[in-house]
Amino acid sequence: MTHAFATRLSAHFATLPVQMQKAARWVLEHPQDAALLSMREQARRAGVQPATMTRLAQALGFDGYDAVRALHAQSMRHAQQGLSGRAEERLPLEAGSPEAAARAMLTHAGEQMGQMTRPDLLDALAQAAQILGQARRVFSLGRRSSHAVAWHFHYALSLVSDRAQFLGDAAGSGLDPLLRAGPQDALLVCGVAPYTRSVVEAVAQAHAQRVQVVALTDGPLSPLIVPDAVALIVPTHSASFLHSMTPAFLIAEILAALVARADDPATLARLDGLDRQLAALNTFFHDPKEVSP
Amino acid sequence: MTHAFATRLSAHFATLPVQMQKAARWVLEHPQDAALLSMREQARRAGVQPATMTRLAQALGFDGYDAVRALHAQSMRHAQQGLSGRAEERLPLEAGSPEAAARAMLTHAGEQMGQMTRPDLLDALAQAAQILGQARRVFSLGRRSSHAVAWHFHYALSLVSDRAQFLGDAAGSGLDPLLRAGPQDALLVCGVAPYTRSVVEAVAQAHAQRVQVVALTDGPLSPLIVPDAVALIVPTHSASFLHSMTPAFLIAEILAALVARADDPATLARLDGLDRQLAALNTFFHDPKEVSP
DNA sequence: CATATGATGAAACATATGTTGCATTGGCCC
DNA sequence: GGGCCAATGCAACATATGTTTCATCATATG
Repeated sequence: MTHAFATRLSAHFATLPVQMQKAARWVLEHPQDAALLSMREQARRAGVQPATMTRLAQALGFDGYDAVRALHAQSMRHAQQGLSGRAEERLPLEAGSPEAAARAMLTHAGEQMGQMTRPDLLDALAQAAQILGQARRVFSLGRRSSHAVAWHFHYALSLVSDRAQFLGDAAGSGLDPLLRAGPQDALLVCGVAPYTRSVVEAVAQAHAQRVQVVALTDGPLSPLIVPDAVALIVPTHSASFLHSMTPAFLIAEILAALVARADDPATLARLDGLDRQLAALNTFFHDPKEVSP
Repeated sequence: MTHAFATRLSAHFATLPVQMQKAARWVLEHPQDAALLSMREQARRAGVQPATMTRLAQALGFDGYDAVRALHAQSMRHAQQGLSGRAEERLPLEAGSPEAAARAMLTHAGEQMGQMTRPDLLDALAQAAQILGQARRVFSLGRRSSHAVAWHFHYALSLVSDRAQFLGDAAGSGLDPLLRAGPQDALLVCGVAPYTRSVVEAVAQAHAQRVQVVALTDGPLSPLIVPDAVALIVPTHSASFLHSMTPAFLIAEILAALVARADDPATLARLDGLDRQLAALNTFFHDPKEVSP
């Protein structure tokens, strides 16, 4: 979607008059219509005068609105034939170029996503969601490359529940809350090889205290999978130098959503509305006044 | 193409006059042009009189040629969102079982990955990698749902370079390093709607100090995209209550890999070997002794 | 408060569009 | 070959389109 139009727009948007912003916003949200409909029809749907569309195009440095439409048309063409498969010819990339590498990693990630609809993973997810949903407190733990995953899960859960508690490493005492945990509590731990020792030990400790463990990890033989733990096993193989944590991240996100869903539908709906309202308000304004604190 | 056009055409084609057949054949072979171009332009390209196009449409039972074009336009819309396009409309929001919900979210994520092979994103990635690779210092910044993304990028980069510096919020002074930054430095900032005010302000500040900015965000109008910034725009639509950060996470991971690759191949190779050795050693042992500190 | 600057809406404009009427052509049957 | 009819090309038409102009309005500046 981000062709020259969006680029030029983002450079000028803040300084644009209100009506043009309105028009621009509509165009951004309806790239297909921008390609297929007449300018006047677009103006009608955007709730704007026809002249405004022309002025917008000119303000962005285009000859006229036809140029804008042509741009969207071209983009639509590319998008369609890009998806249908024979897109290789129009990207003559050198092997080893950054673009080629990026493309390879993206493709690889896409394939990994596809592999993750395994039934056992879905089962494990549902099981984990139930455990975490019923727990009195939900601890999250992850270090190094797994830190972001665990933290994100914690953050998502904390939006809808005050049962979430993150086990950081602040002043070396981050794991202390675990000492007071018991069978009513649950621990989501994320870790991949090479496993961080403190994490492995913490999980063992948790297990010893009969804390329910959900392990988001990279293989069935991971040391994080203690007896009775629910294991969420994700691929980590990557084309780059470090393991890909994206699959784990996705699973964490999904798990948080599942837990939240079961947690309190009312809270959830409210948060949903609020969030999207804020988003709608803020997305298209550069004015710092319009952002959330 | 399965529209009504082809159907009606095949029924009448044999009995059609030569000129109309010529026109019809062209339309069949250029469905995209049939949707995007004006009738007269299509007639021109097909080597046919404008009137012939109208007559063809009428001969097939359409009101006029606009109907034919509308048909192709609709088909093009569907094709684009059907293959792997904007999946927003058909999100199975509240699927019944957790398994179904999980599956829906996984599928959705997979489609999003597919969307991200857009040429402009690849370009932006390469551009961003170059900027970050040449910078004296690389700051990373992200709050709330974007925190994990920014942090993960920082962590990955810190594995291969000591130029990485994370702008946390420790004691309210996390942003201070930015005050001493300049044109030689670069900032990777991640943020999605609703944008956190302090982040927006920090980016503005960075830009004022001519720090090179790479913005990983959710739309071309994001306030994080300051002039001269490289914009990495990722989808954030999600089937769950909170925006999906997985695409952003993946891009961050890829970007880190690209930067690292350009940074120092030797260091990279060494780290790679070490990492995999450790992994091989540890993956299959539960013994805590075998894990890294 | 007066003024100037720019945004906005309405209308006018030239042009391109989709369509239709009409003349010409070309082929076919008697 | 003559007469007929569909097919084709051309031109005119009404309309819609993209653009520009101008008057009005809001707002900021002095």
